[in-house]
Amino acid sequence: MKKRGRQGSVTSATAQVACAACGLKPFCTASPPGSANAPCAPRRRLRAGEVLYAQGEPAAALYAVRAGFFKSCVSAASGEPRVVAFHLMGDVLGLDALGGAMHRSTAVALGDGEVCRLALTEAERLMSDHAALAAGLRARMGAQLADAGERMVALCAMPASERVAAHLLEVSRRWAERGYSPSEFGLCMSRKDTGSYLGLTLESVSRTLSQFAASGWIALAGRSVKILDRAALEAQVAGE
Amino acid sequence: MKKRGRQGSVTSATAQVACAACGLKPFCTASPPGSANAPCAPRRRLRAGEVLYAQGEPAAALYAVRAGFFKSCVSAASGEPRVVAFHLMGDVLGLDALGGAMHRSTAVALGDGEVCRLALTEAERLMSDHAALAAGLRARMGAQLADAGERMVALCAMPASERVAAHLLEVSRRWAERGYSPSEFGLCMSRKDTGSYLGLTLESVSRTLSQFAASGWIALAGRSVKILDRAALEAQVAGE
DNA sequence: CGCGATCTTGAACACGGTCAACTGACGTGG
DNA sequence: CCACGTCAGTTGACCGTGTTCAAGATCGCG
Repeated sequence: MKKRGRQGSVTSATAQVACAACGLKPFCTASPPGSANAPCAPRRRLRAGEVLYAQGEPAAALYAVRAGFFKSCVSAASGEPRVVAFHLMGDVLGLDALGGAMHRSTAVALGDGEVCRLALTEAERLMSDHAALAAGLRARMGAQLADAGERMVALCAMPASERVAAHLLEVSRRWAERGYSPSEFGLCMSRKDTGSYLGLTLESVSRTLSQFAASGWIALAGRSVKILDRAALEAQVAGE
Repeated sequence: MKKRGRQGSVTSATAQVACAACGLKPFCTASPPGSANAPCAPRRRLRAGEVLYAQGEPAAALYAVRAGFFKSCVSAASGEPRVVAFHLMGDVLGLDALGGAMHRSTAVALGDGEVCRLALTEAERLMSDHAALAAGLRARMGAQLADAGERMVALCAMPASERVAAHLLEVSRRWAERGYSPSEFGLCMSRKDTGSYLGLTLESVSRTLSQFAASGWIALAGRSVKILDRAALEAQVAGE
């Protein structure tokens, strides 16, 4: 569970860019009011499969992904846990706990990864001092809220092929935002997780991906994907 | 489109309790720093079907529902608009626009209604003065974020009967929270809207409701529902 | 009274889930 | 070193659920 061969090229060597686009950067630089160049707060390394926080746990901090790939799950009463989001470096985890006292989802590392931790007490203190920080976090939450709404639409009432195509393009976009190739990247997640996220079974995901490959839209080798015909995927999302 | 007969009994005579449980109340009472009992900011009455704000419009305010019933829709590229949320009085609309400059959903009145308006500039000003207001709004957004995640799970991968049962119980709970009967209430929305919200066709919704009625779980007359066997519905949600 | 919107009900079909067999990669232990 | 178990992924056949298409029912309103 330590070597990941082909996929390694994508998830390694990522640490140095993380801070530039990090969601918690404003907090980080404002943190010690005197020394502006102090590094980010305590970091934590996680092995593949390790949980960062679990649903129901008291919430004590926000986390920014420095390296690696994470998923957020919620387990409904009586039922398999479902994946509700994936997180790449720069993303902020734990926002859904801001209101209540507990985490309402479980965050798990999909590969070896590292996060920066910002204690909630510290976050609250900083925000009451610097209104701009509070506004920034609100903006991030608002965007996440809007995204969630749009994802509901996208995922709940689209045929399997459109969901998978949409997911491929979303992952592509998010890698591109971070400076990686938009056409050749690693999915970093199992077919099972993908299915859970998209509301499909792993068989349907596998079948659909194979079919895309057979049509020449993509080339796939395990979890690494190469987009050959982006226009076809976009047409698929729009419903042919 | 002005009279709604049977349903009127539920949606009328609601104004007087709205302020007590209103999501914007803290802003409202903090608004004029001197006169604490000043009423809520400008109000706006809407007729059934009227849009409060539309997707893509520049966002200028938050709104609290004073009376009536609203829906939030997002229209995906090339596709019917989909309902992503329903709002009863006390709920806050427009939070998804806090980050960006535009509304990312469309809010429509399902019956005649009234909202209180809080300009974003005013909201920002109040929050930078009163950190507690900012924290309160963050809490509300965090909760909404967590709810969205859980709803994704609930709605995307449950059979039709479970979705409809869950929806009935949710509407019941929300009426009850506001002091109305949890067992006899109005749905206030068309079958089409319900289906859009649940990711089903209106036929499936209608069929499922009829089946619940035939089983004796509920009695239904158009859009008004009487819950006869709550335990059966709850069992349905849990998957029998 | 008849028109339109909303809702109900029925029948046939297709999509995706379930079950099952098979493959290949990886790690362990005989 | 190879046999073995495990785990992720692929592929096939069957079947149930919900969609689609279509007809009819009900209600409000001109």
